[in-house]
Amino acid sequence: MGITLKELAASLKLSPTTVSRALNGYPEVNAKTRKRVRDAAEHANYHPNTRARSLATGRTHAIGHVIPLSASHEIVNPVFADFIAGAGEAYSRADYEMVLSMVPDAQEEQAYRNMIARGAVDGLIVHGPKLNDPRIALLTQLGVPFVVHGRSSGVTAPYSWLDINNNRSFRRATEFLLQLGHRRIALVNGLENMDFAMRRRTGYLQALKDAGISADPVLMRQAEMTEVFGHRAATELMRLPDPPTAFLSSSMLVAYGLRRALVDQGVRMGRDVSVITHDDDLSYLPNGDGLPLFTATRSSVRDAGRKAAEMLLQLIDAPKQPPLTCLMETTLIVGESTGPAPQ
Amino acid sequence: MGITLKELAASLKLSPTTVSRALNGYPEVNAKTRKRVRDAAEHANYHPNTRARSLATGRTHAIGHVIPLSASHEIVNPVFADFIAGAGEAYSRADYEMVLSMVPDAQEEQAYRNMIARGAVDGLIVHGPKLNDPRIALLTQLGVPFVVHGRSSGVTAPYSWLDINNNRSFRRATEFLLQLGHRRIALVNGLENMDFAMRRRTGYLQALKDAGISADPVLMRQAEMTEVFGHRAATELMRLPDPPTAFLSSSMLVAYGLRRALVDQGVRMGRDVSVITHDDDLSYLPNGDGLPLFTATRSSVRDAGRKAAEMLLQLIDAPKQPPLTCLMETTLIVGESTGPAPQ
DNA sequence: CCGGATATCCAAAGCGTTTTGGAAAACTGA
DNA sequence: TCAGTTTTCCAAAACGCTTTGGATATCCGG
Repeated sequence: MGITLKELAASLKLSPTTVSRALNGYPEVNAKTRKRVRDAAEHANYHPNTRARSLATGRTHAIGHVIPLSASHEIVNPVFADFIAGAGEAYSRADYEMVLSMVPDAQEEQAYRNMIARGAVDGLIVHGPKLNDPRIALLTQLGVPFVVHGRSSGVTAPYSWLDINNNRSFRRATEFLLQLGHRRIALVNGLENMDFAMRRRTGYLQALKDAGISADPVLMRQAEMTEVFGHRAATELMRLPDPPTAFLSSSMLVAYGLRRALVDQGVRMGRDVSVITHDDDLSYLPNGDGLPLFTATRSSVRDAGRKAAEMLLQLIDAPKQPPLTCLMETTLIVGESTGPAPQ
Repeated sequence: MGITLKELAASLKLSPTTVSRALNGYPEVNAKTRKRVRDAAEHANYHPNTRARSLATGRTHAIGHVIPLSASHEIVNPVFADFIAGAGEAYSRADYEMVLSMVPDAQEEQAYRNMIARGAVDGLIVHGPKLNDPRIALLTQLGVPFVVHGRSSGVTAPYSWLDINNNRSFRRATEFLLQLGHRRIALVNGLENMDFAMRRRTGYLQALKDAGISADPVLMRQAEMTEVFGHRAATELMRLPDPPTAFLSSSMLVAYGLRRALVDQGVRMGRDVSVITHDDDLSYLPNGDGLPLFTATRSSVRDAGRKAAEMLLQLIDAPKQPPLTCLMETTLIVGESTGPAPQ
């Protein structure tokens, strides 16, 4: 396709060595020739062939993302688009490329093994960690730099991760509702084999316990986080003899569903029933226009992607350093969906 | 990382040539040795180094996706996750990998040029074509196989694309509403510099014209397709002295917003006001549980991704063939959001 | 048993880079 | 001026694979 180094060198009447060094900023080349080379390269739109370069250097300048497709329904987690967008920023700044592979849970391990055995990537981002996730052990054993988006309860050996404080986040949200006088608070959660969902649940339970309220299993639901699930959960819960006065939701989409169900039941949100949702601050799911629609625990997943990528690049540059970790706090944003518990 | 061909060959007391041929299915190798080689490769988890291979063959076995970030708000189009998931299926079946790059509109051309000059990919998928999109000319000129997801009105030279019949889709939806007696139909569209949005508008206008109804500019809105936009649009439109009795929406999220606004206004959807939305059949945005919530023009964007990928692979295998095109019809699904126009 | 076809293997070149280990030229200071 | 640096360049090897062009061994019919 493009012009090759050898050709460029020939056209300049220089050796490939010199041209390579000139372009890569090595000192042993005259400032004047360097400029000459750079100009010529620019003019010919020369870009070194990635494959050849990585073969020579042993570094691929590529990061792998393996996105799990939820086994049951093959649902793509909608947060991943924004996460990727954030990570992509960091990569393009550092001149890395991103290779993506979406695989059903079952083939995940093979996907990782392949990527690494084929020398396709310098590092990996692990998405959607579950409790006790086996991928972490696999990757540490294989000795590849990686960063987990989230954590995996049960894995004791240290590893690099970036996560939001799901526990504290949902504890605070629950406390907020308790302070408003709510006593029956429902938790409409993601699948609790996912680590984040488990932590949110724990935070919720802790807050209840601290307030001396015993948790009611009937008020806790978990499923794939869709609008339809939110609607179904709220519909069922509101039909209980002793329905909740407040809901805690794990995603904006679920919260949409809650709201619709509440409307269906003729209940007014923020007055009769309160809702707090987690808000990943997705670009295409803004929480309201000016004032936030929902009271929410917010944390930008796009920022998370950017940060995780930066951590990984750092890890790749200095392979022997201990694991990096980053715990981000969410901000509790008060919107129109919460109010004092009805008497 | 992994074991190399030379090492594998040495351990088998064979030449690299023979091992390579054995694994790649060339005929000039004894069936018995082939089996021996294959077993050994399996056992050692040997995978040929992608970079080296592509350097030797000149084929990268990688497809590039350049996802535009909407310049104004850096919004990631939510359909892209599912599209990618579909494409990913096709790629992994064919042993291709997917390299992704998300760039703001302004740097897009450079992103394409770089990918190609660096020999990073064998082909490209073009996302989010605009009217008269310059990328198409660029890529044809560069001579790289590519498939456009969507089309670009104004580009006359032939190129490969896969699209849904946006025009007919919205024409039918409009006709459906007209048959129900609606006369004031609002169009809540995506940004109309996007090709798909323009075609939908055209379809809508044609149906109105065929029915002898003059279009009212006030009833046509366009913006980034978010829930908030849907809400704002419907709120404003319903406050008109002569409000619409039906809405046509370009995405599920927008439709969510419409519904919320209608509820706010105390209007009942499917009874007082009808809504038809386009439904990309996103995995995380199912349109209702059993019965569809919204009457919708549905077309799975995941299928589109799979199909587009297959087309591209075909194009790569036989480079000199004429462009491929694929026009998919949407299905009009009747849900609970439409009904006869109120008298 | 022998010349020619066929089956089976291998050495070496090449893909486009980077990098090692000099060589030649230009510059030092005494 | 001249030995010793320093600057500036280059030839060649290497990365891990595929592929070309044989070489050797085995088989065949007559």
